[in-house]
Amino acid sequence: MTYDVGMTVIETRAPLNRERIIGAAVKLADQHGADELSMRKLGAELGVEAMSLYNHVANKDEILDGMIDHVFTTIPLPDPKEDWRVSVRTTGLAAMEQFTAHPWVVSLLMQRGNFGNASLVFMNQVLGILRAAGFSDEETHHAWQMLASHTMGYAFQQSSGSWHEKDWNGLEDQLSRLGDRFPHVVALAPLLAECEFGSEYAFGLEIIISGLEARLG
Amino acid sequence: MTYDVGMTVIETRAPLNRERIIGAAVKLADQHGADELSMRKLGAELGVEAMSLYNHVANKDEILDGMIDHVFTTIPLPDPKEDWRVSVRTTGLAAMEQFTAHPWVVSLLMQRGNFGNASLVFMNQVLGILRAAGFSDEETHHAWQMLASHTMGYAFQQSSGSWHEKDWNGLEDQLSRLGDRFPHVVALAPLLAECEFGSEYAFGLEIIISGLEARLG
DNA sequence: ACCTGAACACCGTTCAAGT
DNA sequence: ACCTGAACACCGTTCAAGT
Repeated sequence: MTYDVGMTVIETRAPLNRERIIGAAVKLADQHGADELSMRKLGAELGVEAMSLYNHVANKDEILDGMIDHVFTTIPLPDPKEDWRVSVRTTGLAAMEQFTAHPWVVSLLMQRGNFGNASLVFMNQVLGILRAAGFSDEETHHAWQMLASHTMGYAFQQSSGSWHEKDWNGLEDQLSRLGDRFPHVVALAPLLAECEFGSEYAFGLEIIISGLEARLG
Repeated sequence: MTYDVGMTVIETRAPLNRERIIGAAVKLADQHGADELSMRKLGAELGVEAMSLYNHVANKDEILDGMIDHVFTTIPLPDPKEDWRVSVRTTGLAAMEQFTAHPWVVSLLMQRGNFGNASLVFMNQVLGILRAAGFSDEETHHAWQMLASHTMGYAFQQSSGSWHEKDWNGLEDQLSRLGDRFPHVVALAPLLAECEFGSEYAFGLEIIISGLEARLG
């Protein structure tokens, strides 16, 4: 923050700490992608040399884990008093929303796993709701695995796809050149390019919820 | 190969080319993971300096794309004469098998996208089968998106999970310490740790196939 | 207690030089 | 035509030195 005191401007850097470092890392990743995140750039963002970060954080991996935890903290937990179908639907959509807002979190999860505190809190809550709904432990396991896969899968496709990116144009050229070899891909390319991943995800979520429901009871 | 000619051993290196480079890269990634793959190590594997690789390949990205293509080439294409449910099931399982055998391909797909020749051939074949089964273009799009998400999601979880890894022990300690905070996670941890991703995947695949079938006709 | 500069062992990639 | 060594601009991380 800066205070304007008379004619001089006194620059008062907030003291460096773990929280500020991870916040800045999230901001940088949101802006430029996780690949662009380096200790040197992160230091520069915080007005400090890269080496100073090591006073507050063991290494880069701790920062990455902190970023994952930060995102999971922002996903609202499902309400156990709701019907399980509502809880699962609401929570799935909320999770997808965060994965969309922070696309880098998907690849980070793959690199690092997701056993931070916030993701365990989240997982525990969802598992509790499924068990309370009457699913056996095996069924709960199946349901979790399937819901997680569907969610991660869509998030994955959303962040990996270049169907809806700039290089789509180059791809379109490529496809029309190879139209006779890939007629079905060419026919569906517009749908793939313009698709709303959010509603696509919701569509699949309903199929899964129905399928799980049928196996319950 | 080495020929033993009398008292001297003549070492005849096969000439370097794109195919040999990508083959060696796949081998290295299978053994040590994609993170360990560097131009210098790949060169060493081929008995050559890293810089030689650039005579046969534009850059590292071309190698990575080639590795993805290599894996997709090994997935058997579904037979259009089969019932679509059989085709989808068989192909999904075959794809999962390859993603399991080459876990690095999932993160590579996320980094690089998957619009190589082999993956377009694969995608085109699956889309054709869905359309021939009577799905509209919109429904085919939904179905593809959902099947791809489910498959990538399971592959993702399989390669990201440390539930079934060595560090599971450390996690178990952590969980039992925090057992009162995460009772549902602790209760299901054994199931998560010992689960067979293959059969988990198959379980979800059946739910999806049934769900799609219900929306057909 | 916190920050820094120099250094180390790695990257991908370029380029002039070798054969 | 293919391979090489030296070099460049980057990494994450260590460590002794500064305040």
